[in-house]
Amino acid sequence: MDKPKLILNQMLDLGGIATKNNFFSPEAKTILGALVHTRKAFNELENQKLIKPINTITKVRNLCQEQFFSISRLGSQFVGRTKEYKWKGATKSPYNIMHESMIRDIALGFLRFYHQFIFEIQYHQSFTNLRPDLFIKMTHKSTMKQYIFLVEVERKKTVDRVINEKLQKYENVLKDFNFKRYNLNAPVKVLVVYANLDFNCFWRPQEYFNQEVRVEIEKLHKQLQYLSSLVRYLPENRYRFLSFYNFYRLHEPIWLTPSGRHVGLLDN
DNA sequence: CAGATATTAGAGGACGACCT
DNA sequence: AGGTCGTCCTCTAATATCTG
Repeated sequence: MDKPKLILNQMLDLGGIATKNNFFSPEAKTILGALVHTRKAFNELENQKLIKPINTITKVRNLCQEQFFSISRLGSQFVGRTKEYKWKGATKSPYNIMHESMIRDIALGFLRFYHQFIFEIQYHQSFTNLRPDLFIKMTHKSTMKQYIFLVEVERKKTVDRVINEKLQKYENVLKDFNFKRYNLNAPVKVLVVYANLDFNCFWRPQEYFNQEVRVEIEKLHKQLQYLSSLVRYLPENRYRFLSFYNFYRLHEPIWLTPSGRHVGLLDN
């Protein structure tokens, strides 16, 4: 699939909106290289009216990072997925750019690393009083094996109380949850992706060598260790934790379990 | 005017068609 | 099979433009 079509398809999978920064090239050596081709592709798509910028209420500083684009009706026709086009001309800026951007980073990570799966991704799915940021159901193309992930992207000052309460809420609901009633007929895992307020979630891996960034990564790493020490009472097979800076390699065995093991997403 | 961000030109790699 | 050529694609480096 050529690059513009791939971007359109993935953008639809991401709920119809994304930034250029979300679509950076992981293999590039520098941040400039990581974005140059994406810029070109986005500009072409915009010229052909296949995507359009979303008007923002306040002026954005860095266009690549903060300017969201939405796929157009024409764009969804172009890839033959008209039915999935939901962004009915709404041009309001996403309320929380950073959070929206992080969620797309995680979702796109799934799409990029698990080619052998068919995805169903929902952004506003709710189960009783649980509203995960991201609902991901993936089905293996040949074995038909299914996995379900409820993803919480948490950007909070400290890990302890807020996360603890949030997870407590999850566990209260899930401990005697009727999974079948909500069509959750596959193993369900809750993924918690944590960042603090100091970590600039627009940073790409190509910038991680900067001293400034390394300091923040180290802080995040320590905080996740601390978080890990607080969640040991949770069921081992239901929860997985990750620091946000690892978003670009979420297919590796880097997810922490409540007992502190490192596992891959599809492992138990 | 300086620093940040965007565009452009061209190097170089990947891949496939075709020939020997 | 192995070699070569051509095309396409993505990256880096240089240059241009924007912004405060």
